Amino acid sequence: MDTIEALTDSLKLLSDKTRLTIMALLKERELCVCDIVDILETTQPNISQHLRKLKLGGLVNETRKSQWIYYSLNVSDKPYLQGIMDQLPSMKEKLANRTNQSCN
Amino acid sequence: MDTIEALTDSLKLLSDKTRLTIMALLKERELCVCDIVDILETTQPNISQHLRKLKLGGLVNETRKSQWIYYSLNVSDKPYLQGIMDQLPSMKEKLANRTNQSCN
DNA sequence: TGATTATATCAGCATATGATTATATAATTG
DNA sequence: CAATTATATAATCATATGCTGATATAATCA
Repeated sequence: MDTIEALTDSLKLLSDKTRLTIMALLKERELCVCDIVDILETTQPNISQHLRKLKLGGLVNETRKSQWIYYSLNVSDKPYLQGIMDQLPSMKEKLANRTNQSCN
Repeated sequence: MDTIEALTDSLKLLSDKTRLTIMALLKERELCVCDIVDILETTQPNISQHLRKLKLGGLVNETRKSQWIYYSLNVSDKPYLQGIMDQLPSMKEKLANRTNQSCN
């Protein structure tokens, strides 16, 4: 696949509000699926499917820790995305103001 | 509009193969619509509509020069896109190997 | 082992998006 | 002014995409 097509594939992954917000959240720290569901106030299948796309696109890693699956950023080998990652706003507040801390 | 939504809007514009190729072409030099139609071998309305989106998104400028409308990059004020713009492959060959030079 | 919790997958739906054909507008030129 | 060339817009269609509800899988724990 040529460079431009590969680039559009990466950019497609980032050009969705939910996925880009997930990337912003993971910039703070690794999170499990239920963390993200809780913070973004959407359904679990929705987040699961977005995470699958990000994983297939090589933008995130997953690690199982007993019953939880933690996702983390995997962008260090994509320097051309650095500018975008840097532009993402801080999600510290979102991570702090959790209502449902059931998931940890 | 919040930062993330603004960012996704920019990224949506770049996450289409035709539009990203147009951006790569314009990185070489400004071009008129018929240049781009000729190089990308698609229809004129198709290119026109992509250019309109890029213009509305503030990624390109247009200038009329008598009957031709020239488009040029307008990304210097978006440093977070620099990494992507740098990643675009050279289009020098595409610009040189024009079959139909009717449009100039 | 049965219940619970965390996550993934599937099917369906509604909307968004890119491409095409047809048509309109605008500038140029004979 | 009529014909031509360059570009834009509109209508339509097919496909892609995101979200939801239902269900499956996997791990934990009583």
